[in-house]
Amino acid sequence: MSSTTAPSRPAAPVSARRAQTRERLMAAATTVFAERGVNGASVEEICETAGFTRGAFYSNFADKDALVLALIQADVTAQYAAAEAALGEAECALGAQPVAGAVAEVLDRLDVSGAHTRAGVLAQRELQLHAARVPALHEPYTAFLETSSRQLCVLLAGALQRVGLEFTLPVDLAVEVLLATHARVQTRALFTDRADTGTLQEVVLAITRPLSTPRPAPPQDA
Amino acid sequence: MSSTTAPSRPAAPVSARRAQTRERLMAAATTVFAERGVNGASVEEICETAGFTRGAFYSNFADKDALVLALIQADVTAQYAAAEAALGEAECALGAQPVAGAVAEVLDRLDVSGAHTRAGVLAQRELQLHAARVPALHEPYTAFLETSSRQLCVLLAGALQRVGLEFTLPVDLAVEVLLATHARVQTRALFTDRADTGTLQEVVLAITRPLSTPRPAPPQDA
DNA sequence: TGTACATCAGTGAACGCGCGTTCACTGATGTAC
DNA sequence: TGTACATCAGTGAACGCGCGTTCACTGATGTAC
Repeated sequence: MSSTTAPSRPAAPVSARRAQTRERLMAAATTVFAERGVNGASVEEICETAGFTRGAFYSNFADKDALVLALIQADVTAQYAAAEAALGEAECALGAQPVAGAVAEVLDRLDVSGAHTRAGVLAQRELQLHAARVPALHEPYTAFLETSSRQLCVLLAGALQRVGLEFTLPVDLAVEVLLATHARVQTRALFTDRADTGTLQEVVLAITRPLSTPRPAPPQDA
Repeated sequence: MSSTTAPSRPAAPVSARRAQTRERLMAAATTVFAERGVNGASVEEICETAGFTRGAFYSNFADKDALVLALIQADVTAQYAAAEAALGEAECALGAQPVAGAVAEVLDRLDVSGAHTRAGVLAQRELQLHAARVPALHEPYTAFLETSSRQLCVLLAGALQRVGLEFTLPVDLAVEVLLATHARVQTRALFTDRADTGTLQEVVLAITRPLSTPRPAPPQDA
């Protein structure tokens, strides 16, 4: 584990079997990272967990760094996808349930890849901290954070309005607060393991009010 | 690095020189942990940074785990002390400056031990994640989190009132939101390194309003 | 104040385990005729 | 469909480096007379 950057290969075509092995190794790595941390996890234990030998690992990844990089990229990609999905499904959710619960659900759906489980959260925090230590990963990570914030802005602002509500704060600030609170609730869950479903919903209720202007004026142009 | 728990010794009296060595080793460890992570940091590098040989390390700590434990405990202790101090000084701060800035300053003072620096934040996150992985550390850590939240509740509620303001949310929820936002701002700073001084203050302004009841009725009893 | 000795704090060489990484190999999968 | 061969995917033994930890030691600090 020494290299810091990894130039993207000329894209060799991968067999289905190979892709599956890669995936099993990555899933196993996520589990072991959660338990032992990125640096505390040995290639041996990752392979054992995945049901392979170490040779298989080095047949699929250049080295341990490459695995970590792949995991971070996969994580970011998955979260993008989840944001999209949440954006699609949230419409229904915001109709059927009380608003606070629906918003909480949307936020939960935003962090996928098993971030609902304790191990998932731990693994994600490990990867995030690792990304913070590798300068080359800073830019993609911030880009990801900003994009998902903005997507959530659009989603929530629109959806709330359709239900006849609005934030008592500027939308982007409200989203900032919601994401922050969500993260804090997750962090506390790492230590107490009794789930806190209330706080986030309380915050949603507290920074939300019925629409003051019943229907905003349509845009002038178009 | 193997043991999980460390029974407290019968308290041998330590010389000043010894205490200083211990402190230098711990300070060095914080630096190296920030750079390489808890598991990625070698005893060798910690000692080198502190200007000692490895023998000195094992003369002061049973093993690497003991060092980590000591750092976590020191961190928690320091933060308690900082909360106290913030509580004392904040009174003045809340008089002299615009409120939002003062609150932000109080929050910043809450996380000491160099959490203002990038390395400090990184080290603290590393330690927190490590604590999350060691069950024996869960209870002290939650206790610490809860105590500091409560202290901040008392502090902010009182201080705001004295300035003629109140939160638009229940106090404990407001504190939750502020601490969460503060953490999020710190996290983003790990990736962008251009400081964000505005967000936290905006949130303070957004969830604060002039006192509606000019002077609350004194408690019925006593 | 000066000397003799005891204790303490840190040195640095040594040890051996476990880890990341390599590589010659074998069995499985795919292809050509 | 059956056979011969080529490529691919994963095996598992081997290597050597670096790490955590130990320990016999030395110089510094403190104490008694």
